[in-house]
Order: sequence, then C-alpha cells, then structure tokens
Amino acid sequence: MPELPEVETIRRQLEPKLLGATILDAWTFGTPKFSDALLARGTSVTQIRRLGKYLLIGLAAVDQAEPTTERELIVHLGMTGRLAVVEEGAPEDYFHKRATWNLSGDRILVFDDVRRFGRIALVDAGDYGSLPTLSALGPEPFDDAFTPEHLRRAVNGSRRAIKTQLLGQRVVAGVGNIYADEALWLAGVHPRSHHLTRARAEILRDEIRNVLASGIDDGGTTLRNYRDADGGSGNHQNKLLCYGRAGLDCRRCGSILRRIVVDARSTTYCPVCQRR
DNA sequence: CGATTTCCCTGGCCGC
DNA sequence: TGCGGCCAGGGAAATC
Repeated sequence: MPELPEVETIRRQLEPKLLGATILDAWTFGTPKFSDALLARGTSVTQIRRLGKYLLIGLAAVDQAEPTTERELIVHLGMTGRLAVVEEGAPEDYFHKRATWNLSGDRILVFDDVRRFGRIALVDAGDYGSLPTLSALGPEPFDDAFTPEHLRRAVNGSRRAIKTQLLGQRVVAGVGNIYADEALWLAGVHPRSHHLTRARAEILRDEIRNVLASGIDDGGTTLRNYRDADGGSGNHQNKLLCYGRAGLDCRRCGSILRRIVVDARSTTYCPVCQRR
C-alpha cells in the first residue's frame, strides 16, 4: 500500500539510477493498464519526480541535441506495485512482472505488481487528462498551499466524512489509509467528522505533515507487500500508533481502539481521544 | 453534475 | 490436507 512516503522513498532510490539512462526496449504483461510502457522505447530519462502517489518519469527522445522533457511515463503502484532497477541476468526476484524496461548499462527497470491495481501511462508532459485523479490532485502536503484554511474549507464545505476527504487526493495529495488513520488519531479528530475549527484544522494540517515526514524518514511502512526500490522494508510499521491497532489500547488514553468502516476502508480510531 | 457504488485483482489467513 | 469464504484497498468506471 504505497502512499506518499513509500513512493517518495522509491523515487529517491531510483533517481540516481535512472537519470540519463536510455530506454532501449520494453515489455509488458498483456493488459491495457500497463501497455503504455512500450511507448517509452527510444527515450532517455531526464527527471523523476512525484506528485501525490504518482511517479512521473520525464522522457526525451534520444536523438535530440538538447534533451528536453517532452513526455512523461507515469507509474502508480496501486496496492502491491514495486519498482526496481536490476542488473541484466541477475537472479530473478520478481514473480509478478507487469512491465520491464531495458536500460543502457545492461540494467532493467522492473515493475512488479501482484494484484494489478497499479497503472502505467505515457503522456505528453503535463497532459494528465487521461488520469482524472492526477488532473485534480490537491496540494502537496509540504507545500505552502496546504494551509489550515484550505483544509477547513474543504472539510466544512462537504457532508462527506473527513477521512473520505483525506483519501480523495483532492484536498491534499498522497495520503492513504494508513497515514490518514495516524494523522486523525494524532490530531484527535473523529474519522467521520465533517467539521473542523480553525484551531483543529491547524493541528490536523501539522499532524498530516508530521506523520508523512516521519514515514519518509523511516523509508515507508511495510505491512504486507511494500518493498522499496532496493527490495528492502520500511521501518514505520514499528511506529504506528493507531492504524491496525483496533482492540488494543490507545497509546494516549488507554481506551480500546475501535474498528469501523469509512468509505469502504477499514478505519481504526480512539472513541475517547477522537470525539465527533 | 456531484456523490455514491461497484469493480478490478491475488495472496494470506481462518475455520471446518 | 483441502477448500470455501473473507479481507486487504486506490483509483476509475458505472450508476445513482
């Protein structure tokens, strides 16, 4: 379940390996969700950045004198997606490959995704019309645009539960189920709340930033499938305070954490610390 | 037209 | 041991 910290961890690991590499050839598993991978043939990588949970790999045609990013290879990892650069001929460690790109230097970029919730798209740079969530993506959590007032207006202006809003990617980019539960617990906000005071909005904004920054520092959260681009595990699973702890004691007040379903997502919260 | 529901996927786990 | 049932859940399509 790669969320912003997991995707950012992978981005940082891939960046030095991919920058300047030429994509000589490509292969995909035969479904339309991944077939765009083939369109990256004959390009070189000019940049690799992240927006929310999306990785955007800038590509330039290799025959250009001055490489300028003109297309973007977009990869979303879905639930179980993994990306890694491996040496050609190295022992095979990936059992659910959905796309591979042969790189200069006898290396291969592998996209592996057991459950196929991931997605690959190749677009003209900046043209995200075929990806509605990316098109409408909210501010990056660490950007100045992600203000308490922005958060408060979005939440108070809708009847949807605040957790649903956080997962929707339009209010803020990159938050998924794990970090949403953590941030709401840290801020003392009920996941079904749909109202924030100014003061509470500031606390929640800060806690969203705190928990995502902590997740990045820890190299992500590995619960089931997540692995970084070197095949390693994250460390944040050892620091979770709320997510997945239903039935256990609240670290703050000792009450028993409860599990409910919000927006078809399993949700853990403290009935005492997080009042409506 | 915005909000809500359904569907896509497979591995791991549980109970019988 | 085998197997049915269930759960994990982000995003896009379908439907309300």
